[in-house]
Order: sequence, then structure tokens, then C-alpha cells
Amino acid sequence: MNVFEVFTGRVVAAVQKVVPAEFGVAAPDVSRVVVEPPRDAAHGELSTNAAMVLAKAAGTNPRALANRLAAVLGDDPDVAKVEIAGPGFINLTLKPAYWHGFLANLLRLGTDYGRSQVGRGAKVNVEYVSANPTGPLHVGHGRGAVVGDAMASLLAATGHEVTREYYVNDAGGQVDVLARSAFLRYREALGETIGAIPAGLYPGDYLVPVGEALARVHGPTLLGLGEAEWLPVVRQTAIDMMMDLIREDLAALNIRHDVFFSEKSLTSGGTDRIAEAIAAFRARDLVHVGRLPPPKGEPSEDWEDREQTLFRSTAFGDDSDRALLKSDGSYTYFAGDIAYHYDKYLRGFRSMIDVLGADHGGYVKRLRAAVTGMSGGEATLDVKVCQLVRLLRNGEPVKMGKRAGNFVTLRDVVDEVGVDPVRFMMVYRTSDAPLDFDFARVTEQSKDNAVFYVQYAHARTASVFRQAKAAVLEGFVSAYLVEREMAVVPDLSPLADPGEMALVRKLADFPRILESAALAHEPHRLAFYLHELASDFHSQWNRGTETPQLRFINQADPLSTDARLALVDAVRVVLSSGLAILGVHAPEEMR
RNA sequence: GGCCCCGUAGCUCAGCGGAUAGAGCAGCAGCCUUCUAAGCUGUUGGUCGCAGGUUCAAUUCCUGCCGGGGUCGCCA
Repeated sequence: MNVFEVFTGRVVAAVQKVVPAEFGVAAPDVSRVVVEPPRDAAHGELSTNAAMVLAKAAGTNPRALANRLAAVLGDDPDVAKVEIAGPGFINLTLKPAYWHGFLANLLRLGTDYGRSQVGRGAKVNVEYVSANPTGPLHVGHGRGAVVGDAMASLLAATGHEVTREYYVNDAGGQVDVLARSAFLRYREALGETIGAIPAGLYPGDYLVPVGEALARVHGPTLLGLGEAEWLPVVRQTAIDMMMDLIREDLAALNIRHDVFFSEKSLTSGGTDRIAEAIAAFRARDLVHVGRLPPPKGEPSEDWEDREQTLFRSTAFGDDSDRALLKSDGSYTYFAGDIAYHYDKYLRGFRSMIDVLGADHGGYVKRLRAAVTGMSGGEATLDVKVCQLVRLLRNGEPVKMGKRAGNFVTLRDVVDEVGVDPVRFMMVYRTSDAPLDFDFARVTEQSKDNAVFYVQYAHARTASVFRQAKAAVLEGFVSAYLVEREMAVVPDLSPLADPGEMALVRKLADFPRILESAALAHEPHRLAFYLHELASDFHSQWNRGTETPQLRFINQADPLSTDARLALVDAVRVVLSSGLAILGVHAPEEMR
């Protein structure tokens, strides 16, 4: 139930009535007609650009067309006032009764309010985190994790069929390095003194338990083997334990993926999915053999000019064609990633989203090229590149040395400040821009801290109901309101105060915020909306401080109290379901 | 050098085709015998990096510059 959608329909109906009859355009193109809240509340409650968008086609000027449309819209029984302003905006003010009806509907819908079916059940694959299984997640991964997870929830809430996915890079050189690092810890666990970890290996002590586990299971038997024999064994154990670690890190943030897709599985078990994908590309004439110019930037010593098997990604806007095979004949990482995305395509995903870290910006074009190429343009890939997170303590950047010891992991941060601040702050910023994460700031119990501010608003709604309970005992508030049995909505007509009505209108914005945030793949818009709603609520709360008649619970006026409790409950519902989509707890009280 | 992201109030950032460009912080002036003042109200403050272009309309889209950050390879 979306007020703006409803009135878009009515404006379009007015257009279709007026424009053909009076301006001789049989089928006006209404695709650009929108109904929105005006930027300035003084301009009314709803605003449409219809006259400006259609004037040219109608062969008239915007104000003249606006006049005719306004006349029709003025006959709408729910419209109290129509005004034409500026270059041709039509501004509508609705009757209070319409807003009261809207609020009643909101309460009947409860937590379903705001959900929509714009996605029409389309399958969407959201891939996020996908960190190499070589150690614990760092804060940058955390940002991608939260953004991806919120995006998935947002899409699910708007009628998409969402799969949350993690690509496990369990093939390639880095997991071999992991295995060698773990082997060292294994020897250590058997009593050997290993000294400093050699450069090029992972020094982190999170591998100590891996070494111990290997020692426990295998005893000293691996020591007698050559690397070719022990490495696969050690590698698998290490990967499994690292993935367990990563899953724990994610679970600490209440993030769970539906699918963990193994890179290695592409070429194991007798199949070669990468070869199949390349064959499919070849069939579309997207593979050729050629030479590439030498890499720019730092001169490379080992670069050699040679014929290569290339994906024709320049056909789809990439700057260079991309190699699929290394000089030793094995697949490049990109070839595997193509096969992985091809697999998503074969699983029926026509919409894919990859949430990547800042360091993968240069990878975006070729990935999009691959998806466009494999699907003949039928499937789309949106890549969200999350910019860097800078950790601050007391305003000073936290030094993140390469050496183990002063490396701050995601888990460290979650353990120190809690899930809610991490999740909210990671999404309280467009992912395109770098993010400062200040330890002190995000745990501060004040209005300067956005997480706290929003949660506090929710806690205050709960507080109102706690107070109302006492009022019930004194017999002037309806018990059913306090029990939140909103199936029976009270008479809302006492809601008339400008602040109350502003709150109602703000609540009406929720569905379109959800929808636009979901379609734009920008969860931060929801976070900002919730902050605004909280602000409006705090504001109204405080008006009661100055003007006692405006308090939500007003002993002198039980009818108003009932209606206001309904309004407060609606605020509670929206804050709560918005926070739920962001994965942030909506507390009953602040501690 | 190529590509990507960012340049909006003193600071941190929203807005991304519409009407006089918004919020928070900081500054200034106010509001607690009160549903948690853990909050609220008012106010000061802007050539939306620069220059062109498209449009009825550009902070928003396009091009080129200028700043800042990231990235570049058969790595993953």
C-alpha cells in the first residue's frame, strides 16, 4: 500500500482523460510521470511533474496543461487542495480522512507494510564477502558483508527471490601458501621450534589451531612425506577450518549465506566446468587467440609477448581483452570466475549482484562483459564496489601493520562495539565513498550517534506503551491498544496536529524508500530514512514536553490518546521492520 | 599513462533531471516539578571543483580539464 503509487495511478487516469480529449494526443506516454513528496512541505503533500513532462507532446505549455489536470484532480474525493506552482508542478494536499485511512491500513498490515512485489518474483543472486579462505575477515570484508546482506534483505522485501552466495576461492596459489603456512604450525604443534614465519607465508596465529588439529589427526606421519603428498591434505584441513572461522565471523554479524560455491568444484569430480564455459563463449565467438600490449605502470621483468587465449571483453566495453589461460596452460582466475558466473546464469539468475572490495574496481568491466556476453545481454550484473573503511580511535587512524599483532579483525570490532553499531554504520553511507569508522563515536549514547538515535526512537515507542499500560489501569485508554491488537484500529480522526500529520506522511514514504533502495541496490537510503523518521518522532515527542496537550498520553483526552497510540505503534512498526531489513536490533529500552 | 570512485556549509555527509540545494557536528540563542533532556527548538553559514554541451528544466546526464583516493600484470 503505497500512497504515491496510488496517486500516480490517479494522475495517469487524469492525463488519459484530459490529454486525448482536449489536446488530441491519443496515447500520451506517461512513463516519466511521477508523484513524489515535494522537497518543501510548504508545497503540499504530493507533487507531480505530469504537466511538465507531457506539455511538449500535447503541444501546449506546462502551466496550461497543469490547469486542466488540476481541474480533474480537484474532483478527487480524497483531494483537499490542488495548486499549480513553479514551472508547472501540480501540488496536492489530501484530506485528513485519507491519511487516517492510510494509517489504519498501515496498522492492519503491520510488519508487511512497505513490502511490495515490484520484483515480481525475479531471481536475484547476491554474491558478497567471497574473501579468500586464508584467514579471519577484516573490517573491509565486514563492510561488503553488511552491504550485501542488507541489499539481499531489501530485495527479498520487495518481491525478489534472493539467493545469498559466497564464492570460496579454494583453488589457486593462495591456498597453497595457506597450506605451507599451516604446515609450519603443524611442525610447531609437534614440538619443533619454528622461529619467525618466513616472508611470503601467513604469519597469523589463527593458524596455530590448524597445526594442532593436523597434529592431533595425523600425528607425525606427514613429516615423512614430500610436499606434493602432504600439501593437499593440509590444504583441505586449513581451508575447512578457515571457512569455519569466516562463518563464525559472519555469524557474529548475523549473516548467513545460502550457498557457498567452491571454485575448486568447477574442475573437480571429473568435470571441467571452466572448459564448458569457455566452449559456450567460443560458440558465441567471444574467444580468440591474440597478443596483448605490455602492462602499463611499473615495468615488469617477467612479462613476455606471446599468443594467448583471450576473452573478447572489449566487445562489451572493457579496455583490453582478457587472458583465459596462463602460460603453463592452466586457467586464469578470471576463467574460473567466468565459469562461476556462467553457472549462476544456468541456474536461472538473470540479475546478479557482486559486492566487491575497493581493490577490485579494475575487475568490474571484464566481469560485466562476461555476463553480458554469456547471456547475449539477457542477464545483468551490477557490481557494487565498496570503498575502504578507515578505523579511527579517538579521531586517530588505527595503524594496521602487516605483521600479526596489531591487525584489527572484523571480529575484534564486533566484539568491542557490538553488532548493531557495526551493521548500521556500515550501511549509513553510500558504498561508493570511503567510510570512517570511529570506535568511540559508534558506541556513544547520544544523538550524535546515528545507530543510537534510531534505536532510541524505537525504545521510546515502547516506553509510550509501558506508560499506557498504567493509564489503562486508570481506565482512560483502550486496553486493546496497549495489548497492540491493532486488528481493531481506533478512530484516528483526533490526529490533526501538524507534527502528527507530518509523521503520518513520513510513514507513507517508507514503501517508496524500500522500493527505490532495492531497485538502485543502495541500502544506505533505508538507513537515512530511518534516521529521518526517528528525528520526526523525537521531535513530536518533545513537542509534548512543551505543550502537554500534545503528549501521546493525555489523561484529559482518551480519544486522542487512543489515536496517538495508534500513530506511535505505526512508527514502532516501521522503525522495527526497517531496522530488521538492515539486520539491526530494535530494542524495547536502552541500557 | 589507462581505468574506477570521490570533490556540495568551517567539519562529516545526504540529495543524483525539477520549484528558494538539505541534515548532523561545530558556533550563537533557548527548552527539564515532564511519556527516558540518552531528547528538542530557533539561528549563522553554500559561485553544489572549473569550463563547455544536451534539456522546457542540470548539483543531478554528456565531454574536457583541475584536485584527492584506489587500481593496473598469466596474482587471487
